[in-house]
Amino acid sequence: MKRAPTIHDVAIIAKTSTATVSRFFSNPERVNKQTAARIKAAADQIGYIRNRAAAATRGRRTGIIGMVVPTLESSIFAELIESLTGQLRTHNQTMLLASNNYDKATELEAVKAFAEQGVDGVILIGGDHDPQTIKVLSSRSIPLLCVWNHSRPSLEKEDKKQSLIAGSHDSIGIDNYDIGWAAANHVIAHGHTDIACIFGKFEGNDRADDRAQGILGRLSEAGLSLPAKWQFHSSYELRNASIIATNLLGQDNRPSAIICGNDIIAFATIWAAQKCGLQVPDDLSVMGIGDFQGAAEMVPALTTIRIPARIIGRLSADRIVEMITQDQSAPLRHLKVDFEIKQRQSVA
Amino acid sequence: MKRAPTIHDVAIIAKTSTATVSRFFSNPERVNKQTAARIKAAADQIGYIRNRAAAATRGRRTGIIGMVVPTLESSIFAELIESLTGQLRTHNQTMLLASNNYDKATELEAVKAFAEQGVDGVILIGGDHDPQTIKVLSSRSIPLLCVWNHSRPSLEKEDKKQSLIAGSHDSIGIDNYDIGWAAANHVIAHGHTDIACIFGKFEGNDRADDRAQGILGRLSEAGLSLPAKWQFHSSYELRNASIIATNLLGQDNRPSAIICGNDIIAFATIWAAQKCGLQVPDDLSVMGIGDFQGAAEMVPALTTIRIPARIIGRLSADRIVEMITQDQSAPLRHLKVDFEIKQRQSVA
DNA sequence: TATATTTATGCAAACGTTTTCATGATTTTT
DNA sequence: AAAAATCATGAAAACGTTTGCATAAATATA
Repeated sequence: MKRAPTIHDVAIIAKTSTATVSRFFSNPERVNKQTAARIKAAADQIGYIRNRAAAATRGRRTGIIGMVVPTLESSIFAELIESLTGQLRTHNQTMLLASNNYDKATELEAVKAFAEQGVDGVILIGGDHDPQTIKVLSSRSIPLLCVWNHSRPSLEKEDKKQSLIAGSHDSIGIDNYDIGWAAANHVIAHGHTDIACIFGKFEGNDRADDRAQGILGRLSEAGLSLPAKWQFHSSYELRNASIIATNLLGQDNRPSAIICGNDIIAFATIWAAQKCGLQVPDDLSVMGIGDFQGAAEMVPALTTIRIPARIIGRLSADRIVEMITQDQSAPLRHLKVDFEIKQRQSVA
Repeated sequence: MKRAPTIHDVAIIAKTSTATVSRFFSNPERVNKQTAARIKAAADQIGYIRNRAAAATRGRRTGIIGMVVPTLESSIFAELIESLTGQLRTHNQTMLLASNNYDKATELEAVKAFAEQGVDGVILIGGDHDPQTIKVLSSRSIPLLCVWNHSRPSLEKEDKKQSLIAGSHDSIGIDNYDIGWAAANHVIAHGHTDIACIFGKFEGNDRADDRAQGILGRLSEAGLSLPAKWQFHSSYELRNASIIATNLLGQDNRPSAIICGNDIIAFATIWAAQKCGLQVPDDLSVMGIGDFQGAAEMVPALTTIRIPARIIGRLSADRIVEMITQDQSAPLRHLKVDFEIKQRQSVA
């Protein structure tokens, strides 16, 4: 066969009209039992599969959700995507995926491509986006859901607040300030006073910034200062983090604990310490954030904070279809999900 | 604005017809310079974005490639997907992604969903698929490209050969038999004779099977036997692999080397050894396959075989658009890409 | 039994594009 | 200068659906 069977072919075999066949697929309950059976038989017989592109021209939805993530590597977002796509499938939606390498311009490109494809909704990571991105979506009234971090409207950053209002998008995620605070708190509670930090890079990543603020906040509450030479920024690749950690540990006097912006950095730090012949946690404590793959199994097991990616994924999928199907004028919702400290072996 | 601007709106502002506007977007060279300028201005002014769903109804392609991977976690396929989507973007294509959890039925579901969306082509992992999957695609003449492992037509398995012929799909990837052979060879070359294996699970994964065959092949060439109690199968989660490795190392007499079906299993094995108080590689050598994230940085650094995911991704993207645009009757192509042994610290 | 309601269906218009064909304008060739 | 070839364009049909409207059949109500 060359040509895919159409609704018309089905209608002829089932001895009915295209209208009824169409109804059978979108509102089965509106068609008579017997007719339905004939249609089903006919469709199965010739292997009919609905053409959603055609359906989409006539006002129907495409059933596609577009999502752009900063990166697919390092498994940061893998869990999130996996649970999101899984849950989306229960709603008969599929996902168009792009990665933007922490770059806003690339994100805009991706979102434009999504618009071309007629996605029903878009999910982005974080709350920091190109105004154009927001505009493209809102001018087409394509719902936008920002996940991973909970937007805190109270934050001092003015531009952030603005883009929030302009885009008028929902959010689901964790509060990164709180998470940073909790990480620092955990380390301080273990009696450390000589604490260094390796933050994640800020650009294109408001999460890292919020976390840093939280960490610094808790530190200053405790009256602890963070010397400049114990303050680093790393990208999210192991190789880069390794270099920075090695650098830090090579200094004359070492901190007794290092707080890392995420688990990738924490992994690199632990390995760097091991290469320097240091025992973790005896000679050095390491605190992570994220609970990535391997954190629980490695030796020593990494003390970190679990970001509930699967839960965020599931909630996000449910929420975005809700946004798609519901009345446009529904109120914004910002859902904050809880995190959990995973006390393991790397902090003592 | 509620309604997205259409080609019609652009035509009116640019004082031309929809036909010309359409031509401007698909064949810019066929429209007069001045007219083109007017159209561009008009399009920019109202923020026109092409509606590909509508375009698709009239024979045009959707510009979507569908891909299904076994899993997104454990970063096995993250590199592949990342480079694939990146390269696809240069061809103005986007990617619809699904994961099937190593299950053929789920894969079929995903492919059906892809067909609904009118994807231009499909990329699947490996060569082992539900015949229905192949049929859905071929009956719509949607090109199928199987990546990651090179299909070896010479393989004894009859059903595999059949599905290959029936689906008549191209493939790009590595030869897993060779890779298994090389892994075993590397360990044997280091003088080991007491060798254990933790293979990956076979179901829904012809790669693991081929690798195992390669490993066993080299072992028997060397006249070495693999006792049943040193032969395990693990799923692709760290937790599961940990349990199995611990189990293996708890036996009365230990092997001097363990060959692992992939790096996840190798990570788990090294950590399990460390928990048992064993030194790697002094007390135990561990060989991985894959060169996943962290393999180079961990302590001890993992000796493994690099699967060139980025290269496969790039080649696959180029090939699938070639398949889409080219004459249908072009001959099948099976491209084999090379792997590389990464000699590091875990084998001695 | 007559009337009102509900249920099931088909006809035909609409969706936003692409593309074939025809036509007139321009350029090239003879 | 005429004929031929090329270029640029618009009108209208087509793509495979969904859906508003109308109608017929079946059921419920009076």
